Amino acid sequence: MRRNVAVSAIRLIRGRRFAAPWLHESGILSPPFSLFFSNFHSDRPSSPKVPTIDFSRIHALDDAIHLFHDMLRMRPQPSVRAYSKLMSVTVKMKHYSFALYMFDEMRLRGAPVDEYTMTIAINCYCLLKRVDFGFALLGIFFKSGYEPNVTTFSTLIKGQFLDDKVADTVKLFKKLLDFRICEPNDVMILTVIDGLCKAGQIIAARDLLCRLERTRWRPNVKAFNALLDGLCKGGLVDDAFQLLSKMIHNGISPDVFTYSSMIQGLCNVGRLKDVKDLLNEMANSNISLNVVTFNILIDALCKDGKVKEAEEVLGIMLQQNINPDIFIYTSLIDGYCLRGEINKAKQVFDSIVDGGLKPDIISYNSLINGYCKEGRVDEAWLLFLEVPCKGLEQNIRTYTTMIHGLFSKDRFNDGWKLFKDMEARQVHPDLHTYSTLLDGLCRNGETEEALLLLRMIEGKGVNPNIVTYGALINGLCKNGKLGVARDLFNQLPSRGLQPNVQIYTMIIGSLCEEGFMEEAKSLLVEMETRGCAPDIVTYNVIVRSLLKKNELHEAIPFLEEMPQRGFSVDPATFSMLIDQVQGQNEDDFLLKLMKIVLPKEIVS
DNA sequence: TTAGGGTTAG
Repeated sequence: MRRNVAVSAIRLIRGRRFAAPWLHESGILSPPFSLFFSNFHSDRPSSPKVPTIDFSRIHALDDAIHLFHDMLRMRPQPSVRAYSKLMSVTVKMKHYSFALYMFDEMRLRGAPVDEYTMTIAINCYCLLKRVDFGFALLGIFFKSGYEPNVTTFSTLIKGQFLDDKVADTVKLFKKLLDFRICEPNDVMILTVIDGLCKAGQIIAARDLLCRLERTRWRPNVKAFNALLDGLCKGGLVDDAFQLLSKMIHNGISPDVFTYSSMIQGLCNVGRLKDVKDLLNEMANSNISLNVVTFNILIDALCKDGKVKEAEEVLGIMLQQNINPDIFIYTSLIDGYCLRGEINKAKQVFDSIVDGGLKPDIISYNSLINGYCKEGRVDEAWLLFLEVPCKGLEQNIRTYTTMIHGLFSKDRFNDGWKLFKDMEARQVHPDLHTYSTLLDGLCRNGETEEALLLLRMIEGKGVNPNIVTYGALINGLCKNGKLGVARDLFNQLPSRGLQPNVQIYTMIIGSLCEEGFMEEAKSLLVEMETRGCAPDIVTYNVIVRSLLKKNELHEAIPFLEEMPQRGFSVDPATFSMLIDQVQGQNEDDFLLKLMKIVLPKEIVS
């Protein structure tokens, strides 16, 4: 019964989603045996000898296909180990459905299979996100007289996590323990802890790890690292610190992975002082930084606009004979782009090849984004066109960045043409793409179309986020549709979203411009009570909106409040102020204004 | 011979 399930599962997969081009036998065109076999020509043909197969010569799917068909024709048959090895080499090349095809053929032709080949097959189903077929294969296990072992179950657990079946996985793990079906080992424990963390169940992972600590299956450093990484990624850095002391207290020495996760977590929340302490701790424990740790530091500095310091860290890394990888180059490119130093970014991009590496699609995307941000859209476009010439494929981010760049220069037709091209190439738009398109429509004054697009996005089951709504609210305000913008703004809580400071600022600015001062003031209070403090932009926008209407006196209370909040008047607001003040004849008023706007030392 | 942590982008 179970066998039938498994066989039909395989047929189903073969017949449907993974229709394979290798289903023909290798014929006269296949390479000679000697390509893969090192001692095929035996001295004594009368006593057939199983040749040694050189798996290191398999570099592509074609090699595996030819070798497999050669192996099937061999007499005597190669060992089950040889077949397992070929399957696992194929899996490493990520050709899961071919590995499954081999397994299927082996069984049909009576080639040997054992628990290893079956576990590899299960792994393939798991990696193809068909853990259900993996479970179905357990039937073949029992039918063949084999018992699934701890590796088989670990594989299935990983498969369930990949398939988002978190609750089922917890049940399975508990069952394995309760019924003593197998002893969990380090890999299984790590798989469960890591899977729970990646599924966002960090507290459950921590509870499990604590419970396991009191058993004979004590988690090792890797399991602790997985949990610690989960805590850091979830922003729970202080809990991670507690866990770190606990593991040290329990005699588990942290390693470079432990510290890398901690440093990443601290960088994410801007606790650079603690990063320094940890780096000292690493030095004291004789734990060297690796290329990833360096990248975390370099990336954090670049994101903070401190590219010079990032270059210094790079220098230390080079002194330690660690070569930069593509991640480090990309961090530096982003860092320079963020500062608007696009030519420096291009220099870093060009130096990737000098480092013996090739730019990947992410480094292209970063540079394309940099050129677009600087308004140098034509240069971005040339890079965009270069991508396929380098054997790479433009992905959703490449397209969205480029479309955004074109829209920002009001090249709406080109942007839409590119969007159509993207769809034709089966690159599927995501929320960022939709937000970009919405923003583009609004910039072009097509707010009706933007609202239609929003409905279409919602209809597709994609949940617009606050950025999407922000683009639309901004567009509506700028196109004089404050009423519609406010309706949308008021609907945000019912859609599970809280307006951010930018959205409040847009609405408040528009209310000021339209003369709804009381409403603007009450929204200003509201945002503060909701824990969304107005910022320097909010105040500048309010002042400018009032100045646009020549309401200088209305603006004064806001101008007076700005220094108290540590905000200054930005250049655009300042020049508007100067224009308005020229018409005033009241000396006292002017002095008052100067006291607000200019630094104290200049006024005195 | 099977299963195993961390880093990149609007």
